[in-house]
Amino acid sequence: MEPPALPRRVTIVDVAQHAQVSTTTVSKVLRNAYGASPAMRAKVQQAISELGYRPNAAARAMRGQTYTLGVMLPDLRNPFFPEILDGLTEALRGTEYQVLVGPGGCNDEQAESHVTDAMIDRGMDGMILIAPISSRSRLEHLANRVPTVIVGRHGHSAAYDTVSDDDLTGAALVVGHLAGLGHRRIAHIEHAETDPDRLVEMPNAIRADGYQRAMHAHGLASEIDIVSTTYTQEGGYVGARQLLARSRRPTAIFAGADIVAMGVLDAISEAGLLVPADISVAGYDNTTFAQLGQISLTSVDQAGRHIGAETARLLLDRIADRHRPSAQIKLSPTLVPRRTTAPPPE
Amino acid sequence: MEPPALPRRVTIVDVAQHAQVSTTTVSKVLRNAYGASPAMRAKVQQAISELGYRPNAAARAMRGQTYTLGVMLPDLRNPFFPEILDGLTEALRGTEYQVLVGPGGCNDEQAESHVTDAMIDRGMDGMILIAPISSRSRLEHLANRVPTVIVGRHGHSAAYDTVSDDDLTGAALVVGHLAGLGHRRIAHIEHAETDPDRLVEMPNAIRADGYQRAMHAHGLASEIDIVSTTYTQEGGYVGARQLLARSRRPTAIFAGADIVAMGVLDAISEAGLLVPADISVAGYDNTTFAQLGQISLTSVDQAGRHIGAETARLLLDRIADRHRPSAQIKLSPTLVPRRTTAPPPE
DNA sequence: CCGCCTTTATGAAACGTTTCATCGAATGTG
DNA sequence: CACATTCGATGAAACGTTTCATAAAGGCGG
Repeated sequence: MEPPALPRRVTIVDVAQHAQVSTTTVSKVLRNAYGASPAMRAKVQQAISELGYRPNAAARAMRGQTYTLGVMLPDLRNPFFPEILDGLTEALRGTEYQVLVGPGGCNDEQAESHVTDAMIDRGMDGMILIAPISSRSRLEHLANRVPTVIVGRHGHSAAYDTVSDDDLTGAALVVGHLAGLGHRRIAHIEHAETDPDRLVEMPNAIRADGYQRAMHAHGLASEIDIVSTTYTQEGGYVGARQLLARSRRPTAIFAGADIVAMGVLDAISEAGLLVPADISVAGYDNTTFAQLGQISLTSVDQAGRHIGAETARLLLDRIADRHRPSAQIKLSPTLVPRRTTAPPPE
Repeated sequence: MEPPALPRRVTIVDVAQHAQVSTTTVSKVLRNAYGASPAMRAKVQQAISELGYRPNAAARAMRGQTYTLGVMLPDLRNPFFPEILDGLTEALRGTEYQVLVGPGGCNDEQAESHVTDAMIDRGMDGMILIAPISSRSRLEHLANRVPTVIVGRHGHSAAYDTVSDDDLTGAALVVGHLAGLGHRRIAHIEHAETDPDRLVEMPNAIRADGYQRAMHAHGLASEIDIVSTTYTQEGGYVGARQLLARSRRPTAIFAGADIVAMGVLDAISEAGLLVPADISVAGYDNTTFAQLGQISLTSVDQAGRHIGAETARLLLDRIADRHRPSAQIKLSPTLVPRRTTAPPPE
C-alpha cells in the first residue's frame, strides 16, 4: 500500500547525460549564462523538458542564488498588506523569483527577529520587511548580509532601500478634509510609541505628527486632542470612549488606522450617537473594511499595489548591484471620502 | 563606504575547531542525536553560543531536513486563514520548525501548482495546503514526495491527511437557526462548481449540499432556492439582487461565506430594505467582518486555531513516520447568532 | 601557413551539512 | 585475565548545484 519508493529526483547530472553534454553546460543554460551555443541550448532545453527536470533550490543556495525572496509580514490580519503583496508578485511575474512570506508576530520584536534570522538561514536572495519594529541597528545588520527593502517605515540608511507612504501628507489630507467640512474639534487616536528610533520612523508616529502640524496650519492648534492607545479595534474602542467622555466632545475623530476606526464606530453607536450626523470618523489605509458598503469609512488610500511594485523593482536592482547607493521612495496617498464624514452638527 | 566585506558566516567547521571536536560531533549535538556524551555536548553548546553559530538551512536541505514547513494560502484576504496560521505557529512554538507561507493565487490552479512546486524545490519538510483547488491526482502526486496535510477539503486519500470542518453540519446549523426563528423561504448563495472532483470535496459544494439536506429535514424542500455565483463580495451582491427580484422574495439568505454576506448586505440596503426586520442574513466563517459591531453578522465559526493546531500535530506525526496510515480529522462548527437574523416580518 | 585570440565545452573543486563505516576505549562476561 | 560487546568519537563520502581553471576548436591577421 505504500507509495512505490519514489523515483529519485531528476538532477542536473541526469539532464547532462541525456543531452550528452557536461553539467556545466546545463548549468549555463539554466541560468542563461554566457558560453553556450544555440545548438547546445536547444539540446539541453529539450532534455530538461523531456525529463521534467527542476533545479533543486537547496543545492543552488549552496553556491549561487535561491531565487527566493522573503517577505516579513507583521500581521496577516491587516488587510492593507495583501495589497502590497499583490503588487510584489505581479511585478515579479515572469521572473524566476518566488516570494515566501514569514509571519512575524504582531508587535513582537523577538518574533520578528526570529523570522528574519530564519530567512537568512534559508539563503533568501533578498528580504522585504514590512513595517518592521526592530531597532535601526538590527535592520542595518540584516541589510548588510542580504539585500533588503524596508516598507512603511521612514528614516534613511545607506544599508537598505525604503519605500513608504507620505504619512505626513496623509494626515494633512484628513485634517484638511474635516476642517473643510467645518470641523474644529478634531481629535486623533494614535498608537503609543516610546522608543526614540521608532518615534521618528514609524508611520503611526508620523501620522500623529502630521495631525498636529495640520491642526496648526489650519489655526486649530488649541483644539489638538490626542489619545494614545494602540492600532487595534480594542484600542479604537477605548480611545473613543475617552474622547466621548470629554466635557467638550470632539465633532470628528481621526483614527490612525481603519481597524482603529472600527472600534471607534462601535463605541459611538454604543453611546447612542449617529455617524456622521453627530460625529464624523475617518480612518487610514483604505482597507477592505472601509470599502464595505455597510461601513463606508472615509479613509486614506496608500496605493499598496504601487508600493509593492516599487519594492520589487528596488530589490531586484539591489540584488543585481549590492553596492549601488540606497534609494528612498515616498509615495503620495490620496483621500477617499465616504459616508462617515460630514459637516459637524448645527 | 561599502560594508566592510562581511566576515564569512560561521560554519560547523568553525564550531568544531573552536570546541576541539569533529564536525560529526557538532552535528550530533545540533540534532540531539544519539552518540554524544554530556561533556561533549556542553563543550559544543558553548562553542556554538560563543561564535553565534546558526546552521545553514540550505546545506542541511542537501542531506537532511530543512526544518521548514510550507503553507499554501490561496487568498491572503480571507480573514479566516490567519486563524489557522495562528493555531499552526502556536502549536509549532518550541519546535525548530519555521513556517513559510506561499501565496497561491485565488482560484488560479496554475498559480497554485507553481507555488507548491516551488515549495518542493526548496526542500520543505512538509506542506500544508489550505483549501487547494488542484485535482485529486495532483494532490496525491505532491503528497507522495512531501508529507502533506490538506486543510478544508473533504475527501480521503491514503497519500495525505486531512483536517476539515464539518460543513454539512455547519449548513444545517444555519438552516436550523433560521427555521427555528420561523423562516420558511430560506435561500442560499453558493460558489459555482463544475469540476466533478471538487463538487464532492470542496467546502462550498458541501455547504450547498448541507443546505438542501437541512431544508428537506425541516420539511422545506419546496422552498429550496439556490443562486450560483462566486464566493466574493461581488458574487454576494449579484446573487442577492437576483433573490430580491423574485416574485416571492426570500425572508432569509444564507450566504456560503461571510464575504458573500457583505455583498448581500450591500444589495439589501441598496434596495431600501432593513436587516433583520425585512430580511435575515447569515454568513459562514465567523470572520473579522462578522464580528465588527457595525455589521454583527450571524455566522458559523470553524475554530480556525483548533484546525491549525490539529494540522501541525498531524504533519509532525507524518514527518516522523511517512508510512503511518492517513488520518482524517473533522471538527464541528458552532453557530454564532448575531444581529442580522431575527424572525421573519409579520 | 603560423601564431594569437575568441568562442565553446569540460572536469574538478567548492559550498555546509548529515551519514556511513571505522576505530579506539571503556565496560561487562566467562 | 582474555575476549566480546557497547559506547563515544571521528574521517570521509555524499547531496546537487555553480564556478574556476583549463583545453580544444575555430577565426583572423600577418
